[in-house]
Amino acid sequence: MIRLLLAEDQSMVREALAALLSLEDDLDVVAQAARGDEVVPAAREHDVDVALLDIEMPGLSGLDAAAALRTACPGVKIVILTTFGRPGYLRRAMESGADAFLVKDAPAARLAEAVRRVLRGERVIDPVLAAAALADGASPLTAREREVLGAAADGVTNAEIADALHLSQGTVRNYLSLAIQKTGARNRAEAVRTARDKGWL
Amino acid sequence: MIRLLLAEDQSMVREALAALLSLEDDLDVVAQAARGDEVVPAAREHDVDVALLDIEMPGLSGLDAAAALRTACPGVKIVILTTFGRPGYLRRAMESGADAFLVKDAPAARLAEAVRRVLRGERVIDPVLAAAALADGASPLTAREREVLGAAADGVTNAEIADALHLSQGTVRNYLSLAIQKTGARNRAEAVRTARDKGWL
DNA sequence: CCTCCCCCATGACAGATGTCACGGGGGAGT
DNA sequence: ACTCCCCCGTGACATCTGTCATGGGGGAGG
Repeated sequence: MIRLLLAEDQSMVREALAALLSLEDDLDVVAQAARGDEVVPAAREHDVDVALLDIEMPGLSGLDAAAALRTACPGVKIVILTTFGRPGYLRRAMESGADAFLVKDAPAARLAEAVRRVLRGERVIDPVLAAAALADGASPLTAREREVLGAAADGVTNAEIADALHLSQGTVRNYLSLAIQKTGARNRAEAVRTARDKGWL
Repeated sequence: MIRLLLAEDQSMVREALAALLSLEDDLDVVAQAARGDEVVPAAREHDVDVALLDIEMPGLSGLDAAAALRTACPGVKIVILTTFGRPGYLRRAMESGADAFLVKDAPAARLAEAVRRVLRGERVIDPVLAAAALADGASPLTAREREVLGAAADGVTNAEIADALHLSQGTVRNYLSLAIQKTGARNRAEAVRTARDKGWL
């Protein structure tokens, strides 16, 4: 019997996935978590074989939870389950030591299949996403550029960014200009969007 | 036996919810839809009693699908199921003729309970959300203002909005200026954000 | 040592954005 | 008929944003 940990913040979705997985004869959901920081304690307590982690969770993101779990419980296999198939998410998931990466758009049968495959030592990754992740390459943004771009979301003004990061407004504009060029965007808003999509933030 | 239609774009979530609902003895998921525009045809074909509709769907939003279903099949009860508990969503759901409004954060048991209650003629609404919806009041935006503001997301330029809506750039700026004032924002980006939060888009 | 890159800043400039005043046209309600 | 309100447009203006040139300081590596 395969022992599963299921981490997902929306309880309706979490319980629904638990119901789905329980239909499989060889799977058993022995622990659930609604927050990222509950993952490691729950895994320790219930001695799980595989952890299914959503990315968007309060407390700690699924990616950070994966990294923490990898060091705390090296034997536990990790399956990342996410709404957004962003190449950067995939890259960071692999860097965090995940064994599988699934998007919620995929048919439900893939889930149980992925659990069994990671236990056989395989890695499960959507080939289309893998190609996109490799094609995008690593982030071209420097640390400061990323910081400034990240602070530029949702109509925050230059003066506010400058104030928050203790920079002059001119410097903020320079960094934003560079970030816009590197992302191939025409605005700060577009730059934020594509940087997020590629996982550069 | 209660016959259900389940509309949700993420197939893993959709199938998981179907598995969850099938655990109930008196419920039967007889139809599924992955797009908003599949809802009415599916409801017609399978003679359903209750439709569970996600809001964020391609093709047609769950709210628009609810309105279409209300006129096409007046006897079908409608349950809106959504990730975001925005007051404006609730208001528009009620205006579209929904019988219940649930957020995915709620425990899974609420779902089956809501289905049975709407069939008894009851309405199912989170009281906290209802209060927030009433407190916010109706949208102060006119139709055009809403349209222009909606097109202004993610760094779209004035010229592009004007082109898409067949307006002059000056008119676009005027509408955006009004929308910014009415939302209490300082930018188009902030205006889009708060309008979305309040469900005015 | 020299070179490269990153960090931070300033100044100048073009273009985009936000605000205001003003006007014409049309529908709805009184 | 009169009054609102919405629609759409123009012109003018101040401010914000994005780009470019330029330069000083500092760490890493050949």
